[in-house]
Amino acid sequence: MELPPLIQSFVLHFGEMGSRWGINRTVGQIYAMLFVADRPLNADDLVEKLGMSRSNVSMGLKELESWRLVRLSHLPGDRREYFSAPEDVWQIFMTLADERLRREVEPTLTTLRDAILATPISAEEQHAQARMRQMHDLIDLLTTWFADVRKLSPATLQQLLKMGGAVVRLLEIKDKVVGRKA
Amino acid sequence: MELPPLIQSFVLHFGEMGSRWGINRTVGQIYAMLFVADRPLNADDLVEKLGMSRSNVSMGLKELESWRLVRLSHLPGDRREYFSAPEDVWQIFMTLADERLRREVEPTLTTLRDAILATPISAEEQHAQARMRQMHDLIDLLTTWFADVRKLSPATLQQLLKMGGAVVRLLEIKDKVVGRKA
DNA sequence: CTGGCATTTCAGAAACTTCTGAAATCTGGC
DNA sequence: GCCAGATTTCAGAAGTTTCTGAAATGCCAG
Repeated sequence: MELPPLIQSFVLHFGEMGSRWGINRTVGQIYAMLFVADRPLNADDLVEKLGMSRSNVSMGLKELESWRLVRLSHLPGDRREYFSAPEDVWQIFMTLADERLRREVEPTLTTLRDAILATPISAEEQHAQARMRQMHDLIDLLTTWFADVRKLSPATLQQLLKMGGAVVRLLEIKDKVVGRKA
Repeated sequence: MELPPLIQSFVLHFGEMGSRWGINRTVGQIYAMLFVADRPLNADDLVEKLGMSRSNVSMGLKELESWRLVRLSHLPGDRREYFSAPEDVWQIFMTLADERLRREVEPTLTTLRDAILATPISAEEQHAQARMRQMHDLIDLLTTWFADVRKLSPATLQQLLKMGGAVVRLLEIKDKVVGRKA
């Protein structure tokens, strides 16, 4: 790997982070490289820059495609495929969140719902079911919230996030105006 | 493993999910078991319920302790340690989020900040640095927001989440009243 | 201080994942 | 339809993680 030190440390860091998640080290490195690159890269560019085998790069790119995290493009007069990360970091974040929800959260919600619908035989099962309901309700609340704010424009969302906990004051004011108890 | 089917499928599901994250399968199973159990369990209970070796349970419990996800207790006249998951699912969620931030997000922010402070030599590095700044700002916004709403009581937070994107309407109203443009 | 139970550590075995080079397949231009 | 270059697949090697039983350690009660 012959990269500018600044890029190298970023790439290596994402390799490590990737392997801490389910994603493997080389996939992390490939994405980090595409993310900082100032132009789309082809598979051979990645082989050269990251010093891994051609086939490894191929598999890594397929994995990233399955996450919908890369854009494909072509250069005129060049048959090779060129890969890049989306320009907009918000878009990357949202895609990542969507995929993780789909792969990790939704199956869990399904398992929980199935369990909640079953008829408990023992007191032990009854308690387990109550616990699963608590977990279900929490996850459901969080995902519903996310699906909802996900529709907002990045600008609006950003404004909202910047406010942080201060939105609560607005709620209090509203409740006062409407005449409910805070 | 001799568990009621309802509990068994939950435990197995969390085993699989665990291994999809960095957490390993047995750690996931142990936590799922503790979560649904109607009383604190000791290591031997877990060995029996989950059918894994004593030493494996011991390591799994240590791992969970390092995540601050288990409570320890004792029974009168029994020297063994008993483990349980906190009652409150919000608390579990917050602990999980805190630990993941500490282990995964903070090191990344540090790497990004260091890279942003360096002096870029080439145009390539300059572009990479700009990209890293975008990523940094996004992560920073999200974590700052989280740290802020994290302080709210679960009840307030719940109210806020239930509103979802509707809080934006409040913002618009406020902006109108204050006399700014929406 | 000691005996006995509880827990942790550890080294190696088993299982799993990642990585590679070589072969197979695909694809567009002639 | 064939060639050349591009990409994917694959089987096995290398590397990593997980899991275990056995031994070591810790710790309380008497």
